[in-house]
Amino acid sequence: MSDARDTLFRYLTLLQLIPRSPGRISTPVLKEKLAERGFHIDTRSLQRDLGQKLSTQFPIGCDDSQKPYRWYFDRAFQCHLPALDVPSALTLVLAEEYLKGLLPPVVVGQLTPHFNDARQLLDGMASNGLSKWARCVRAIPNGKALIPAELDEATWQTVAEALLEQKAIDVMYLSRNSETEKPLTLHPQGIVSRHSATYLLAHVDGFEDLRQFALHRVKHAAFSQRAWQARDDFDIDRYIQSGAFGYRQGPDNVVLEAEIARPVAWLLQETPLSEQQTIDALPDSQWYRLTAQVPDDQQTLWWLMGMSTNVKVLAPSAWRETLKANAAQVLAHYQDTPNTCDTH
Amino acid sequence: MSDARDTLFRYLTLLQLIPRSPGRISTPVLKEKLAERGFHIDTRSLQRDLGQKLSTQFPIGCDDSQKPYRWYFDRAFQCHLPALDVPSALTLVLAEEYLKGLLPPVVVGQLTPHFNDARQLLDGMASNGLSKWARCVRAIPNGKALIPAELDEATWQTVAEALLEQKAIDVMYLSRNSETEKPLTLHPQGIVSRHSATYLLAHVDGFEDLRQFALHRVKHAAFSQRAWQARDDFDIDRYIQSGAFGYRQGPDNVVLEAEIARPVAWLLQETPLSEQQTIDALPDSQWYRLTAQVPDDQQTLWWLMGMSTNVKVLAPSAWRETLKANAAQVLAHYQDTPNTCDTH
DNA sequence: ATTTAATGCGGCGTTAGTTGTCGCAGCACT
DNA sequence: AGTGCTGCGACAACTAACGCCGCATTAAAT
Repeated sequence: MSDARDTLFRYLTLLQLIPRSPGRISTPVLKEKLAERGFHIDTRSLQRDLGQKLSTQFPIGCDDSQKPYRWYFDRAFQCHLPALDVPSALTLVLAEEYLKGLLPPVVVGQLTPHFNDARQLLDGMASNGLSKWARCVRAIPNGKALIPAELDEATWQTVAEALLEQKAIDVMYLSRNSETEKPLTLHPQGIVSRHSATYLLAHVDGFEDLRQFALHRVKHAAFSQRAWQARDDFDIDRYIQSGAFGYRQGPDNVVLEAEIARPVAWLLQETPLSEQQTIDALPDSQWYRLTAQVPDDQQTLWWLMGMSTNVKVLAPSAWRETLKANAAQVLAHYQDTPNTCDTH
Repeated sequence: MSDARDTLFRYLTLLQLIPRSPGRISTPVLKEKLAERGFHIDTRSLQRDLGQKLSTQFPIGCDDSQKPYRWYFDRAFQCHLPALDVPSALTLVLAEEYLKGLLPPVVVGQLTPHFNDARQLLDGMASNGLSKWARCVRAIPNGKALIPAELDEATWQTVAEALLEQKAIDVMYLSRNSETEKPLTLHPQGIVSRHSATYLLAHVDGFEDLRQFALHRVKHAAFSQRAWQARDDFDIDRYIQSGAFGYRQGPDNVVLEAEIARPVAWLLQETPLSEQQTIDALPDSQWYRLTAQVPDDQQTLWWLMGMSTNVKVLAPSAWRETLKANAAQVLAHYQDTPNTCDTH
């Protein structure tokens, strides 16, 4: 890439260097970055490129309130280089529907231009007038969709950058217990997005232990002066499996054996519980016998609970007992008169 | 866009017209499409653009086995015009983790270049050598992740295009009951992606009733000669809510009243069940009183079941009864000796 | 207040690249 | 063999890009 002397390519590089609207970049910085990439051009040329060529053809703005002008892309603009094809666009639309229930609005918002691009493509396809695609595509999430916790756009940007560029941050944090915001200096080690809430794993400056910080309770994040402190021993998977998010998990898989009703059998035949899974019809009934290797985790147990009467767990016995005890306790809750305990 | 005579812009348009690798486009077609967009150039120029300019700077291939050469983009290439920023890249990584458990691999595969682009950006950031971002970002899905049903890439492409461009398709369909593949002509009306499986809503040629077709049981989809038949009365939301996917739903919201344990209270304070929700502490206990307007659907009921002993539903009474009956039935399943019915 | 350095911008001549045209060659089809 | 399509090399005319210069404006420094 030393002397890639091609105007087209230089323009492309230039366009890639201009950030989307909250961001800005000044002309001298652009010149420098271009030089880094092998484009040694006169400042005047760069000015002409920006002011006359690019800004007429692209939604590029210029902040000329201060003298080294600052350039930025329109917030909504997105351009994919091999243009999106129809199946990809449809996938993006589906993805958006799913993600809206899973990630905080601000985080999904980061991808809005992409989704808009997809929608635009689909809109433009409607040869016969009104576009109907929006009325024929739906994503149904798996579980109950809780409303994702709101978080601040600036916070997300700062935290994301801090984590990946290994910087410490100063935040105002509203802890769960107290009502007051406390200033903290954090050393980010990881981010966990657990269905509808997003957590930062970090340790507080001066302390050793790792803690979770709900991002929506973080106010005013900013890069800190303090140097970022690593934790070499940190393993995010181990951390999660240790039960930090209520998902404790045994180290090994277990063999689940159960009798399942026909609708469940059909479901699992199409979308199996695991790679190792067998389903056999039981004689003289609408029931099936399921054997599957599954992880020993909370998720699976919850799924079994949700299946309620459609699944009878035989093994592992621990789960069987848990389900039984749960059912007994739930029943007890709802039982007004303790004596009306019905069995089969 | 009539006489947008700018080389740069023409190149850009050209690049957008070249499809990703499974697709191809021939030189004369390109010339025509360029003309449509206001670029009236000589064939020779186009040939030069492709063969000398673009293909040296971009991963563009040329299939010269037949005479009108056919051009295509490298499968893996992706270029976002305002380049991805760090927060967006992180969002993409999170999105990928979620979507892998929700959409069939082939569908997610449509977006692979995007995700790769994001990963590449993050990889390139690691100033201090090895990139660690992969070890510090996780998405924990809400429910149990079943293994998404596999489906054929060509099938997805055909079905997606047929749906959106309103074409009928000929398929070989392996129905759930029979073991044999049957040829069908379908008129696609919608696509529903329900957690791990994806369904096409269509009516069979010659019939009036709408049916669901699991995409992973569709083999050999191809555009049909037959003209596509619309169904004006089709409303996908109404269709889903009518219970077609096991998610029957009452037309109105209901008011859920329940007593919830403290962890649930915390969870719901951060990621509410609905916009209208109040949580009040109950005196003399670790319990809280929840009131929320929620949809009257299966999802919510399942969620309540999963909460098991941590939630005691007070209203609506129908749910209360359902939960109670369920618990009783589950308990009955697990009860070896009917007499050991324990209550509080 | 004056100086100084940095930035933007118009203009100009040189240079380099782009474009259409022509002719030729290979290929498929008739 | 003929015809039409496509790709490619070459050439000349044209156009655009580039660096340089000078000047105006602005902000910081003296």
